[in-house]
Amino acid sequence: MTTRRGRPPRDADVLSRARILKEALALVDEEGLAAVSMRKLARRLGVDPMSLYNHVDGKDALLDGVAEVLLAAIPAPVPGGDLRETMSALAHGFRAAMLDHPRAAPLVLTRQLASMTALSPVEAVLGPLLAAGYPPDRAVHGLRAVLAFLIGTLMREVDAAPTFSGTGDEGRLADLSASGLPAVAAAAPYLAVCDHEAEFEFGLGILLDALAP
Amino acid sequence: MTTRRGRPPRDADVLSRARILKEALALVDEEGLAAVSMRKLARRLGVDPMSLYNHVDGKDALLDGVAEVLLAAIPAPVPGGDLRETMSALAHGFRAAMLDHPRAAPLVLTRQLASMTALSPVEAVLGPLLAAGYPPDRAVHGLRAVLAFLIGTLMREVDAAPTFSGTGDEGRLADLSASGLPAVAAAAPYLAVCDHEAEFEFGLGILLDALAP
DNA sequence: CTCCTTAAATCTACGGTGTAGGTAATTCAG
DNA sequence: CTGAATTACCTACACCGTAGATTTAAGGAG
Repeated sequence: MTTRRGRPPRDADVLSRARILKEALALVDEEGLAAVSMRKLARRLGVDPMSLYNHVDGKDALLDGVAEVLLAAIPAPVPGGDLRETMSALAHGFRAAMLDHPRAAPLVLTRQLASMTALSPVEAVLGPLLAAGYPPDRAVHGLRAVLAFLIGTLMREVDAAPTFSGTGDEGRLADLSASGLPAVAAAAPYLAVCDHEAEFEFGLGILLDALAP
Repeated sequence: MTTRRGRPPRDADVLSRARILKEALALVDEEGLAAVSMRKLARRLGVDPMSLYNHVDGKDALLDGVAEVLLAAIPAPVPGGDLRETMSALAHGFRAAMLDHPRAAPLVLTRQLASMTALSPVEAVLGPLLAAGYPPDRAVHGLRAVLAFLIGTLMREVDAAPTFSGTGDEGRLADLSASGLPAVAAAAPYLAVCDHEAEFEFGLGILLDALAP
């Protein structure tokens, strides 16, 4: 174990991992995930594309980094609260963080992250569950069930069509009636409109009722 | 409204939408989603890349098509069964279909599909729910809650690390103990191992208990 | 039959991508 | 000073999705 040798990073350096991740998130917010490229990101930073590789391991690792930035925005719940409140607060915090950056959210929802930032919310849920007397295996099951619901809900919420205009609906509805899907046709008005907020509360309520009554 | 004119597709044509989608699914199964390219797919079919565009609208539409192929593999439930059995059978059928093609499953789980193939399972769930007296809005809420759980669970299940070998675990565990995440450390054995089957049944059970007791 | 419309398959070419490999400048530990 | 380390830049390569034009062949309309 020797001391570090050679040139350390200096303050005058143009780039830093943090600056790159921040600009990448802005790029995703503005133009969407598909529009992200190392070259475009470098252009925005006024820098040669290859310079990014001094701070980031490649495009995939860059996007992992952006995902972690999003995760880090989830507020830690107050430590003393009761079980249900804690889980509910975390779920709402998670949702709010994703909805703040809907176009980047798939990065979090799609990848399984192993970093410490990802583990911190896990700790915040697991702690109260264990303290409430849950056996560890049940606690993990419950945590994963809620997380699965959150991920699934947010995936729909996040890349939903911007607005479901009424135009053309009648034609589609006529198609439905004629297509041998009577239940779909009957519920079509409710299928067409998505009250994300209400559906989030509905599903979360079911799960929390079962886990933390 | 005149009769169709000109050359119709002939049997001797090398390509067909179905053949393309089948080969694309095989390619995804073998090499993963990231490895799919129009050129490689064409090579496998012994055909010029641009020929694919006569049968498919572009790469994105191609992947939509593959997703529909996956969806179409979900068996329709028996029409007479009771509500809980119907929903459970559909959930299990959905899961089985995804696990048959784990590398392609994200295509279904990530995109929101508007095709008829996607609507058919919806009908199969919505019908019994409405018949059981659910008001349409509650029925849609319940359907979406279950679907969200399925999607979230399968996303984790499908791109989980192949096997969580014991090697190196001790080092990571030591890291955890020292990192101020006591609950994570305590539950680490259960976090490390994923009994997907059991967790699927656990979460699905909670939701079905609430919706179809 | 001939003509005309249409679809399948091919070819070329363009602008974009991620990143390997190499170079010059700078800063420090020894 | 010497040498390792780090940043930023540049060039170059292989690959990508697909627009556009061209050739070939199959019917139906006349």
